[in-house]
Amino acid sequence: MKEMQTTYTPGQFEDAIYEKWLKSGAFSAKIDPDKVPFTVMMPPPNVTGQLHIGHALDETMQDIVVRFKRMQGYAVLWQPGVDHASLATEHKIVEKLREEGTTKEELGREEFLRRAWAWKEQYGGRIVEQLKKLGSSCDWSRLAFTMDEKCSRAVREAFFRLYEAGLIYRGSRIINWCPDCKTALSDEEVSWSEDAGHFWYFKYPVEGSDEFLTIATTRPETMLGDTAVAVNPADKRYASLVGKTLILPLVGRRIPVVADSYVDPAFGTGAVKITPAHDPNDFEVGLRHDLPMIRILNDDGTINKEGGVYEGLDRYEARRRIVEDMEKEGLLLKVEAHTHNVGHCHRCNATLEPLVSKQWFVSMQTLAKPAIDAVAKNKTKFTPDRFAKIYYNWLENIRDWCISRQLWWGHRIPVWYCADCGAEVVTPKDDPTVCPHCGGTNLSQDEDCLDTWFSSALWPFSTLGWPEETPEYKYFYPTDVLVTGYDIIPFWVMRMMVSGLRYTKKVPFRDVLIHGLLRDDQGRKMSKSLGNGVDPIEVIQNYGADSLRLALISGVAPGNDTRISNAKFEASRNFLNKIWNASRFVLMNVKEEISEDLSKVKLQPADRWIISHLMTTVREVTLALQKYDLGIAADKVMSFAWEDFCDWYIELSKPALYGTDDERRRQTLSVLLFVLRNTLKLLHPFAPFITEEIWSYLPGNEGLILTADFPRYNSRLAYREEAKSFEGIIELIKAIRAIKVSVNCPPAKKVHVYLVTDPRQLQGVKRLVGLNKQSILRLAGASEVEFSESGEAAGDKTVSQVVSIAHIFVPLGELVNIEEERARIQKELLKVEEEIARASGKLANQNFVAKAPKKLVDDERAKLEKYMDMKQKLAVRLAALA
RNA sequence: GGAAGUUUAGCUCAGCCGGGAGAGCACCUGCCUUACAAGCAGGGGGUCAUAGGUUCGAACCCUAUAACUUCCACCA
Repeated sequence: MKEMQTTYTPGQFEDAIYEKWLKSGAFSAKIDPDKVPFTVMMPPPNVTGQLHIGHALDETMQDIVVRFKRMQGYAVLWQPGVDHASLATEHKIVEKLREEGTTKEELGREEFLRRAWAWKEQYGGRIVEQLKKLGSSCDWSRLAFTMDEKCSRAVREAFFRLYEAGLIYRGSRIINWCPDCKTALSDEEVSWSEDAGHFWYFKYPVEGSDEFLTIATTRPETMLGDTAVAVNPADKRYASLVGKTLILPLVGRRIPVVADSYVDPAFGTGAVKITPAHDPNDFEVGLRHDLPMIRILNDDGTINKEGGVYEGLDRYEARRRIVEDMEKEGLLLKVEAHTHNVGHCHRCNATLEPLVSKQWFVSMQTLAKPAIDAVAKNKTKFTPDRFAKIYYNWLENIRDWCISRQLWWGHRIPVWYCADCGAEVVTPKDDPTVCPHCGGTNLSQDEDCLDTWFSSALWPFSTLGWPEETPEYKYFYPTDVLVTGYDIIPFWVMRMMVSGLRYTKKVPFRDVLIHGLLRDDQGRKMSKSLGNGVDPIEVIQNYGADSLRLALISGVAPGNDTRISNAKFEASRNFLNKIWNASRFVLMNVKEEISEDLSKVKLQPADRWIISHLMTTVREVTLALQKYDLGIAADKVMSFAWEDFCDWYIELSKPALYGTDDERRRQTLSVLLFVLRNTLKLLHPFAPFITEEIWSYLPGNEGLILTADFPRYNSRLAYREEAKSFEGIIELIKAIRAIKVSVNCPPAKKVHVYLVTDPRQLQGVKRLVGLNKQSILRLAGASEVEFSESGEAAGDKTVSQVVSIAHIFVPLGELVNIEEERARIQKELLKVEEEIARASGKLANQNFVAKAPKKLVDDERAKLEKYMDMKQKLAVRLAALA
C-alpha cells in the first residue's frame, strides 16, 4: 500500500487527479433514457478574460451541485463555454492597436477581425485552464463559444423571428453613447456615479426686450443644440414669457419659451434649456412641442459643424470656451459647485453622452410578460426567493433594449439594405443576394454588431443545437439550475427567461441559484484600482483548490455578500489537513483485509453512536444540497467529520485498535473504514481533490469517488436509542476532564473515579460503562472507574459533579481546597435551581400545558425531574462538605 | 422618489417549520497524549439595533423607528 505523507500537500496531487478525471470520461454527458437528466449551463466567462474570485465562487457552487447529482446517478450535463464579450474584447484590441500607433479604421474590418480571432486563439485557452484548476467537472468535449457556428446560427434565427414579429425595429432614439468606445450602449451597461461638477447660470436674452431668462446647466456645451427653453405652466414668474422668443447666445438661434409640466419650478431657476438631441427628458419635451433636434457631437465626442466656431473642439474644451465666451458677453450670472449623477461606460469608464442616434431595438414589454408569469407561477424559482422581487422590478419597468453596437467583434446585424429600393432584408439562414422587393442585387449588410447579451440570452438552448431539434436539445432542455450573481439578473437571467419562453415556449431553467458578491476583509468591493483583488490561482497555489472552495461557501447564507481573507483559507486548509490525517490514521491501522459489511460486525455502543450520527449527517446534507443550502451542507459535513469522527470516534476506537482482542480490533476497523468512506463521499462535492486522492489509498476500491454513489440514509443504521444512551458516556468523560482542569490537575496524572448511581439505573449504567471502560479511562485520563454506594468511599479531598447517568466523585488529595469546592458546588446548585425555576414555571402555565405540543410538555417534565434529582444530589454533597 | 437587504460574542458570520443563543477567528488556562501543534483538552464573552404587537411561547411572524448597504429612477 502507498504511504500517505504526514501533512496535506494539495499541490502534489491536484493536477494529477484532474487528469485522472478527464481520462475517466466521467465529465462527458451521455444521453441515457434510463436516467434522469440534470443540466447546468455554465455562465460563459469572457474568452480573453482571467479567472477572478467571483468566477471561483460561481464555478464552485455549480460544481458542488453537479458532483452531488452525478453521484446520485443523474445523467449530468454541465455545459461549459466562453463568451466573445464584444465590447470588452474589442476595447482591449483597440488599446493594443493604439499602442502600436494604429487604429481599427486604418486596419479595416477584415484585418481587424483577423487580429481579433488571433487574439481569441491566443488567450481563449487561458480561462479554460484556470477553470480546471478549480476542479470544475464540466463536459469539456462540448466547450462552446458564443460566436461558434451553432451559436451564430441561433442568433440569426432568433433575430429573424423577432424581426418578423415586429419586435425588433430600427429607430432614432436617445441612447447612451461612449465617445471612447464609439458605440451605443444599453441602459443596463451604464454605471452611474456621483461626480463633482458645476452649475452654470446663463442669461438668455428675450427677443425684442432688455429682459433675460436665466437657466442653469451642468453641461454648457449642449447649449449649441438648444431649441427651446421650458418653464412649468403653473409657474407665475415666467407666465408672461411663455410663447415669446429668446435669442440663443453665441449661436444666435431664435428659440421659443414653452410650457411643460416636466419642469420642476423649485429646482435651479425653474427654467430649463431644452436640448432634444442630447438629453432623454429634453427629447421627450422636444417631441411634445415639435422642436427641432440638433445633434452637436461627433462620435468621438468632439463638436460637429452645428457648433459653428466651436467645431472640432473636444466636448470639455468646448465647455471651457463657451463658459469663457458667455462670461465675456456678460451672460454668465454665476457658477455653483454641484454634484450630480453621471453615467459612465461600464467597460472603459468614460463619461457617456446621451445622444440621438439611429439604432436597432427590441420591444421588451410584450416579451416581458411571459417571463414575469413564469416566475409568478413558479415554473422558475429563485433561490433565495427574494430575488424574484428584483426580477419583477426589472421586468415591470423594462424599456426597449438597444441591441446595436458600433463594433466589429461580434455577431454582425443580419440585415441587408437594398440600394435600389431602400428595403430592409432579413433572412433566417443564408445571406440574401437579391432584393425580394425589387430584384436588385445591390445589397449591403448593416455595419454594426449585436450586443453580446443578445447571444448570451440564447445560451441555454443555442449550445444544445436550437433551432434544430437535436437529441441533446430534446433530452437536456430545459436546464435544471442556473447559478449566477445577483448583479447579472438584469443583463442575463431576465433576458434568458424572455428568450427561452419566446423561442422554445419553455422556461430555460427551473431554478435560479443566486449568490452574492465577494468583498475584501474590510467589506470593500474588489477592484483593480484598489488592488485588493484576491487571485484565485494564487490561493490555489498557497492553500489548494479545495481550501479555496470550502472557504468560499462555508458559513455563507445564499445570496449574501461575503468577505474573504487568508484567515478563511487557512481555516479550510486546517480542516482538510485534519481529514488527511484522520484518513492516514485509519489506513495505517489497516494491515490486512477488512470487511466493511456492518451486518457481520458486533457493533459496540460507540460504533452505533458514530453510525447514527453519520446517518443523521447524510440525511441533513442531502436535504440541504437539494435545497441549494450549500453553506449549511458544508458545515454539517465538516462538523461531523471533525468533531464526531475525529475528536470522538477515532479516540474512542484506540483502545480497541491497540488492545489484545483481535476480533474487536478488526471490527472497529470495519466501522472506521465504513465511516471514513462515507464521510469522504459526503465531502466530495465540496472538496473533490483531496477526497479523490484519499480514496485512491482506500483498500478494495474500484473506480473513482467521482462516480461513487452518494451515501443514502438507512433507517436500519439510525440507532437512535443507542446513540442517545451513549451520549451519557460522552457527558461523563467531559465532566471528568472538567473536574481535573478545575483543580489544575496535570493532564498526565491519572485519577480514580467513583460513580454513584441511582439503584433503578444501576444495571444499565454499569453495563454501558463496562463496555466503554477502556475508552473512558483513556479519554478522561483516569486510572480506574468504579461504582460505589456513596461518595464517602472517595474520601474528603474530593471533587464531584452530577451528570445524567451518575454522581461522579474524584479524590484529588492535596489539589482539593474544600472552600473552593464548596463554592463551586454552590454555583452549580444555583444553576440547577434556575433551571428548575424555568421548567416549573413553564409547567405551571396552564396555557402551555394545554396548547403546546405534547412532546414538548413531556420533555419539559422529564427535564424538571432530572434537575430535581441533580439538586438533591448537590445538596447532599454540600452538606457533607460542611 | 421606488425597491431589496443588513443590524446576533471583540472580529467575520450561521441560525431550517416560532419551542432552552451557535461556528470560525481572536482571547484566557493547561498540554508536543504513538493521525494531525495546520493539533488536543478546558474556559470566559451576547438586553439577538430600538419600541410596540400577535402567541402558552419570538432572534425568527406583524407594525413603527433608527443606522448602514445595494439596485433602479433621477437632479436640467
